[in-house]
Amino acid sequence: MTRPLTSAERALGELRELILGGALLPGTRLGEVELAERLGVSRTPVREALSRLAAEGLVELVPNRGARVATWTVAELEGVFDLRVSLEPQLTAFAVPNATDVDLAELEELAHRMVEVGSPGPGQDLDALVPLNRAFHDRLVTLAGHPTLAAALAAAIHPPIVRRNFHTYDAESLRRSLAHHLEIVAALRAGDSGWARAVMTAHICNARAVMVRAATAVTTQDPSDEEAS
Amino acid sequence: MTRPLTSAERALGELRELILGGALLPGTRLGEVELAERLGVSRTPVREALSRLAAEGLVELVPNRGARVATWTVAELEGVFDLRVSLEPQLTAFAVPNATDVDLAELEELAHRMVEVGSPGPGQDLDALVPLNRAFHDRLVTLAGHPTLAAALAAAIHPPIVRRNFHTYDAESLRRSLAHHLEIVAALRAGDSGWARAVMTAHICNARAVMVRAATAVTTQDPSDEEAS
DNA sequence: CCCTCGAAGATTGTGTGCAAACCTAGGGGC
DNA sequence: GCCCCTAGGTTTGCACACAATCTTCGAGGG
Repeated sequence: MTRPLTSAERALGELRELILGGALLPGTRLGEVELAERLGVSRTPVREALSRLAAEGLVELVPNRGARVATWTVAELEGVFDLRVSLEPQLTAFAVPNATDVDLAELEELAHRMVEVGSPGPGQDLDALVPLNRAFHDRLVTLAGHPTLAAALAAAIHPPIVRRNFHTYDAESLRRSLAHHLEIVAALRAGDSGWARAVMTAHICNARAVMVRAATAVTTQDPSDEEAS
Repeated sequence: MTRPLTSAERALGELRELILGGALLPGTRLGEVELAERLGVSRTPVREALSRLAAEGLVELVPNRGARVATWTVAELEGVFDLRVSLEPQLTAFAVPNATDVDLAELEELAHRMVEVGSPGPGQDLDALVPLNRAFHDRLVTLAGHPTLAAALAAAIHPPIVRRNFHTYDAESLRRSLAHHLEIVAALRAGDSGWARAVMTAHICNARAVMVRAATAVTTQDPSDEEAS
């Protein structure tokens, strides 16, 4: 029973998808008329959408000079991981008492499928990991039943999510990451919130090491212009 | 050398001040034309300001039904304190290695003045505590040098900040709170991040106990209409 | 007496026009 | 040759007007 969305909401959703989906790279200029034509609406709802995306941190908005897709430095990326280390283990701990058998089975299913498509060999599909990983973490966050913490986490994670593919993982780190998911399920099953918290902390630190390494490599090797047509 | 602000920015700032200052109580309806006249601009910049305030969590925005000053339930208030417990002790720990003698002296000065104006007696002035307390915590957050964590904290704290007065503190809790500030300075001076983190955690838990008690008292005793002229 | 339906008023959503600010290219001065 | 300044085009900021939606209030039927 979904009420028909307003134009501004559609523009907001579409733009968010374009940015998060990688169709619009960081630094890309976002002209109002161009977006308006692309989305089939006037400039007004586009402006509203850009305002909101700016508040979300997905675009940078400079008065009289327009909008660009947000960029971030390596320091900011590390900052986001500090934040995740502060929040996600806590959320995981909150999830422990709430996990039903059904939840555990589905989380385990997700973790197993990630191992299947993530293990080296002919069936490896790193792109298929992204939605599975997202589903796993979302499920965990939902299970925590803590909207405020979840919102704070989502707000901070959104911007750099563009980079969230698994091609930057080396074999060792990837194996660790996949094992963490299974271990988190085990900790949930055991009802051990301390264990769950610890594994999640390790999981994020592992990801941080991978991402920071990849980011520094990119920014030091490839100082190319950040423009897209 | 401040570039002249746009109308939307002025509207944003003024509205934020009105809400945070308590001139507009939670639940107050925010008509676009009314605000436009009050601020001397047209509806367009007002709409943009409302959009941003909604993203900040200060106003609630329902399509086709307008904006109201954000309200929050006791559960949400507790959620905010969970978030503070996750972030502020960490920020305090980050501040430890960065604190210079000057910083320590100024923090101690603030803490002492809070004890002076906060102690029972003829000189007690609970309203004077608010800016001092804010200065103390801001100083600490700045010292941590971690914009991402600070932004996450600020975003979550903003909404319920309206309630941040010290009249709801009982004598015992107030004394604890003031002592915590001094103890945090001591921990910083000792360079003991674990100590600093622990005291900050206690500080926030103490505040949570006070606020939650006050909020439940209000909502259970006084189910009055949430309207303001 | 209560519920449902409908119309008038009020409020928000969106398109459009104009003024101001910004970016770029070209010419003149040092 | 380099820098500054100016003129043109482009883009954003804001106001206003109209369309769509919601709210309110009253009349009619059960």
